[in-house]
Amino acid sequence: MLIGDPARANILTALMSGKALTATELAAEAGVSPQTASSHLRKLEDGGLLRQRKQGRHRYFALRDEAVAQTLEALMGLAAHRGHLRHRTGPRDTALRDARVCYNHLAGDRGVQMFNAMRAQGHLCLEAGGLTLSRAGAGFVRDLGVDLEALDRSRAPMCRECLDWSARMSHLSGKLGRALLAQFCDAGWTRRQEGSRIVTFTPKGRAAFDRAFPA
Amino acid sequence: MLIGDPARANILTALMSGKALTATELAAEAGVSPQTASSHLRKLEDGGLLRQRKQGRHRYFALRDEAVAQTLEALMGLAAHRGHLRHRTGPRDTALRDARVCYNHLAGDRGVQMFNAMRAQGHLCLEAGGLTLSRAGAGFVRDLGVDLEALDRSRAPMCRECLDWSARMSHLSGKLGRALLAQFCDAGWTRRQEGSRIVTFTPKGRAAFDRAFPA
DNA sequence: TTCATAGTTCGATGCTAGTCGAAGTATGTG
DNA sequence: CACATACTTCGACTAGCATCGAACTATGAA
Repeated sequence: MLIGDPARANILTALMSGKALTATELAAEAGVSPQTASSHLRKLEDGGLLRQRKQGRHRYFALRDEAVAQTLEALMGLAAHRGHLRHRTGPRDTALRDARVCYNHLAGDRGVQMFNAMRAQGHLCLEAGGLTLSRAGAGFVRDLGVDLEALDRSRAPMCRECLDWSARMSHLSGKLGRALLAQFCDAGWTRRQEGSRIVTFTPKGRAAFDRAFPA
Repeated sequence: MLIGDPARANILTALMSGKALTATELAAEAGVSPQTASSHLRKLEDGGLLRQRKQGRHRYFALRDEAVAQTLEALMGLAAHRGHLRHRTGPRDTALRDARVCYNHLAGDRGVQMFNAMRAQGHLCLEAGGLTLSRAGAGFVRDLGVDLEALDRSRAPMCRECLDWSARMSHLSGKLGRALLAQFCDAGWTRRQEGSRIVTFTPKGRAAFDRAFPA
């Protein structure tokens, strides 16, 4: 079966953290060459254990669902040898990991925080194949100062899910993600560091952000 | 890993009935020669999946414990869900889905029905990381004829959640799950089919079961 | 004792499948 | 544009392992 091979076992173990990892990272993790890992990853995906997400030139792999994770957990329990510690992924620079610009929207831990809060509060809804702004969500972003009518004029997608490469969770992109970051800057919540992608929060901005998007 | 090989998978599947089988029987079940089976059985025992009991010139093999059975059940669930398991259609399959023995407790739709009813009636409580029998539940199972004091004497866990591969929901295992199935048989509610995992209900048993565990 | 059955170990064989080098595609960067 | 990076496919090599025949041990029956 699929789980038997040591390389695949390593890959699955690495993914037990719940994070999505790239093919190259998984190859290093499993101790095999990229092309070998590629072959394993395809088999695991065909076997229904993984799901894959393409983003730019990266391919992020994650366990397909909770049932797979649970079953693997049980298997790990049986196998006496426990998985070794995962090395930390993402940039060493903690500031970059905290908040940065991704194209032109907010990414990093703060981006993920915003995304999760908006989902939890019902402002963003994940419907069949697409992320949409709810009626309540429209009022919410208007209150934050976003000119929603201006956004409606362009045809570009309003909300998009973007996989965060440091947090390995989703954050918000699309027109709305872009407009929100612009609004944060206009309102003095955040400041861009020159010549870098780092976004720093002012003390007031940080407090206001946490109020609007409770973790 | 050990479970991967088809011959070994057949052996383990055969042992899911909870019965102990001899090496020769398992060879026939797996469709391999006795010497091949012997080699597999040794590996499975070394791997901690089986336990062996010598009796006369026979060697009886069984799954080592309930944890192994549960994990295998979960694995079969994944495989079945992804369609990688031989799909047997016909009455045998539906009977197996309805009620079967999982190691030594009741699984299938009826197992799930029992589990849900006991949760709904407050007989089973899901507390921090563990399933427990409530005070009311203790009275309930005593009324059904279970000798709870005898069960208390052993150290094995009383209640365990076991993921059902056909229903994809939980059913009850552990000492209590085992004792309940035994009680159903003693009371004439159910009957085991020889050489299979199917559990059939007598008409009276079915009615009594539905009264005790309303869907 | 002899015969039969249950199960094992040993050794040879053959095939599966994991592995990586080389080359190809796709995407981002300067 | 050229160049770098991420990842894939193709093909050949090879290690590992499942398989079974033959021979061995152990228990039981006559």
